[in-house]
Amino acid sequence: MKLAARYNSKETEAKWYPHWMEKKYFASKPDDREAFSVVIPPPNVTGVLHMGHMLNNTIQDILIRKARLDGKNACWVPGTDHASIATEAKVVRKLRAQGIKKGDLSREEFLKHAWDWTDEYGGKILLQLRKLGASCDWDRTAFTMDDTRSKQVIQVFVDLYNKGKLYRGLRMVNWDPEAQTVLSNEEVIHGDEDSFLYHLRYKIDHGGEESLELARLARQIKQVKRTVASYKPLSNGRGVYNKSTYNSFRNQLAKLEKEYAEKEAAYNWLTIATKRPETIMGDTAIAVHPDDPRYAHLKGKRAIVPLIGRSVPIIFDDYVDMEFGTGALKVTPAHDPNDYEIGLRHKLEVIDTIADNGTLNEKAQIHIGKDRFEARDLVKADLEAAGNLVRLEPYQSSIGRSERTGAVVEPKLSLQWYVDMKQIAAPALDAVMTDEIEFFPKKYKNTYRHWMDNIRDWCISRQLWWGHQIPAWYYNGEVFVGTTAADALKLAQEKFGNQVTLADLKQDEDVLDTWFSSWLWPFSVFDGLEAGGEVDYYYPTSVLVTGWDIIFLWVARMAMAGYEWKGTLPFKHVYFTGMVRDPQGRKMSKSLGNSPDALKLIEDYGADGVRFGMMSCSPAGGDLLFDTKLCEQGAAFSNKMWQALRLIKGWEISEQPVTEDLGKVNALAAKWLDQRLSQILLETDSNFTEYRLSEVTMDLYKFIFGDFCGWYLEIIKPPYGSPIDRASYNQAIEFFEQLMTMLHPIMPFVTEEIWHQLKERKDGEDCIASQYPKAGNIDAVFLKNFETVKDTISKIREIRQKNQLKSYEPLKTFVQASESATTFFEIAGMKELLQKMAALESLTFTTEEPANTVNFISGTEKFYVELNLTIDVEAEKERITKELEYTKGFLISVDKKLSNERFVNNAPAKVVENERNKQADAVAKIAILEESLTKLN
RNA sequence: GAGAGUGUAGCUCAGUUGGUUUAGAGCAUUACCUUGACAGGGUAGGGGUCGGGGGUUCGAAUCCCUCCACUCUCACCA
Repeated sequence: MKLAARYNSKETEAKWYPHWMEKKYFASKPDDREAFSVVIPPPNVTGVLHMGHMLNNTIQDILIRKARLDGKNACWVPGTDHASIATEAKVVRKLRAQGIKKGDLSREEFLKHAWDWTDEYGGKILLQLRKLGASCDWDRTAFTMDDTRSKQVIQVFVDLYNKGKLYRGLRMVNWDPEAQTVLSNEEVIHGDEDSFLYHLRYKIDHGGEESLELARLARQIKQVKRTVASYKPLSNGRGVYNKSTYNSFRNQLAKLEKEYAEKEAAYNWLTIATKRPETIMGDTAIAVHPDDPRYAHLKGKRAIVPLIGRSVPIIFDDYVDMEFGTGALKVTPAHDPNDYEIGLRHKLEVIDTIADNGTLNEKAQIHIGKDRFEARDLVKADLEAAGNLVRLEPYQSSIGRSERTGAVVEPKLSLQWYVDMKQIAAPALDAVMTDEIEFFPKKYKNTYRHWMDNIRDWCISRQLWWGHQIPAWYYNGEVFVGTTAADALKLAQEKFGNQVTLADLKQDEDVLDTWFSSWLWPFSVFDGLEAGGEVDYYYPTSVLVTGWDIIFLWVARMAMAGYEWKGTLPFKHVYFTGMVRDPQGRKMSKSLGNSPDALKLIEDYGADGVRFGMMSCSPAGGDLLFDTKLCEQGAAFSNKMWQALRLIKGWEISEQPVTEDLGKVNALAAKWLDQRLSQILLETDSNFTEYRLSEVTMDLYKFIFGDFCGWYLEIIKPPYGSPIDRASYNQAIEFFEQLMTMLHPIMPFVTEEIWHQLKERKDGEDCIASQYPKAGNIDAVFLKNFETVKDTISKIREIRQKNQLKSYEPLKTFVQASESATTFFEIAGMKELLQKMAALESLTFTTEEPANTVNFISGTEKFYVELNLTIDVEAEKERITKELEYTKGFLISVDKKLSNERFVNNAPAKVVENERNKQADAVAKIAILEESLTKLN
């Protein structure tokens, strides 16, 4: 069978995924092997695959495939979450486009639409993951709102409530007026935005009491005014008119009027600064600092809220910052968390002037029904007209927006359900601090601890319909929590008697936060809230792979849930991936349009190419600057391996050893590659342990490209038109096979294809189900010798290039006779290998310097290359001098160490010995170089 | 404001408890080669006083101090 000239990723990928599925390689059932389980971070059920998913899931697939090759029982559970806010928003938008308002529908009708939507778009993302090669156990696909998961969510709520770790409370919450629901702190994104600080003056209410000083000034002004008037020139032009006297009275009057204005302002007005003038209608106090001398005289006074004329107390509270703004603060307890606290301290009235949809309500008295931002402009204009707007100061401040809808979050006072986090956080914190749960990279431990130390209660109710409806029923002002309405009824009857019926109970309208389902994921996917069954085998899961951006939203909460219900950790390792960024380091975003289409990438470069591209630039936990060029490199790599396959498969095989020399060369090459393979396996092993996957990827890339294709195959490649012996051929196939298994986790498709092309395979023999090779012993001396011969080959090639000789033109070479040279070339096949790879006509031992040669040193051996052209003596001298200088400098640094007694005494013997070897080598090398130089002179 | 992290070649990054050459890789770049697996190739080369300064040590990219630059997280003063 003839192999295609180029590797075709599309054909291959279309072939192998269905094959793996058919063979059920992804499916896992508990058995006596060690379990390796991973749960997918559930994407939104209606989401589409983006770069973040690709990175995250490629990593999980690599870990799962590696575990499978290591003989573990690998189980990767896929699934999606219902994404309460996002999905409901999408459904509402779709209905609106059809002219249907959510408010016109019953809860049941709306949910019907939502499920239709979910069925239509749901799970698309999971199909896209298959394109990437994700080897999930699809039979286990879970959804946060399916029956199994829902049952556990409800049970957990009831359990927490009964344990007193869940409560309903009135709090200032983050309200999203667009989605019309509350958000947890973690769902609010803060960012600096330009706005204004409005300086507004409030009239002070003195309760009719007059200022004596002002009254005195007023009288004075009146008097002076009269005087000024009397000094007016007479109309007939003959009256008394002393200009200088007149002017002095005029000045006096101006001064008095100014003084009056100032005193009057200070006495009658108080200026505050605010970002939100539209909330003044909810003001119930003005606060100043108790130690502020500017306002000390206002004790016990009241102020009048502009536009609506409400009289509010002027209060004194430490919270106020004297330095900021005017040092006076309007207090609006309904619309600011800090103001609410002040309100509690001073028993202030709470006047909520903003409706759930962000418009002003009737309590605002003015501009009712106008949106809060429109109202801001209207109120500003009103204040300006009324003379209350003193100044407008440009100001940058942090604004919180909803993560899902982008709407500016409105602080709002409301009754919500909370999890008492302090009661459940402790074991989850300890686990991470003691590395029972290990974070990769470690630095996230700090972030985690900081959040856990300052943990706040978790608001879990959402004013939505799409989600798990809260299992709480109300009757007669009391709440009854149970898994079913019947349970709740029983509780109600215990309290109020049997006359209470199901119809009397009213279930809480709200649903639970989506994260309240996902925090159970590591065991809920195994239906494992209760012990027994599969959960005992798969839980705790082996590793969680996720982005650091959801460390609080998800990771920390899963840890808490794990300890709360399973009594132990949910995962042993957490590997945090970085964010995918564009080559300029910017976040991928829809608005920037810098996010490549994930499926298009797979289309263009193949899943293997994309996987390689993502992994090669993905430092453990660091952000990755994604460039499609890397995928190109991945695709090229697939082709490179394909070409190597074509090479080997193109060889004619001889059942007889071809020549003795070639047999020795091939055996030597095989021994070397085997040793190198062991080295790579050891490195790869430790890199996998530390999740340094980009290093695993690059090590294999370099090894296959360089050592395998560049050296090994070139060495064993038979001369043009000649066959290769059977043993060497089989050996090459075996190496190739091992390499495919090693690379399989990273590039599953191309490796599976080549693995099958290498040999005839029986049914059930597949790369995905093969065994990961194990490292053998490493002979360091041998490897060093092989490096020397490679170095010699390179140096001869360099000489060819410098002297413009063809790479295949045979050269006569000599090696300086020495004991070490003899030993070196006694290694079977070494001489023949050198001759073949450097295209030598001859290699002869010599004691004299042969005529017409240039020389070089490799290791400690001196080589001569005969050139049939005049040697540029000056150039040679320069080259040797340069090398001599370097070696001398090197020797000096080594000598320095060795002549230092403290080094010799304190450093480990191994280090000292190594330095002595370096010294000896350098001395020998210098001698050789100097000799050459002398001869040239 | 509090905390954390980063700074090594043109770019992206390794450098695994301080000692394997006077610091490595990939990409990019330069020169040359290339009818025989592969131009998505081969061979060879150039390129870094490891952010600056100081200290500890026989020895520092690595540990400590300090300064500079950038990034992130949390909390926010109206």
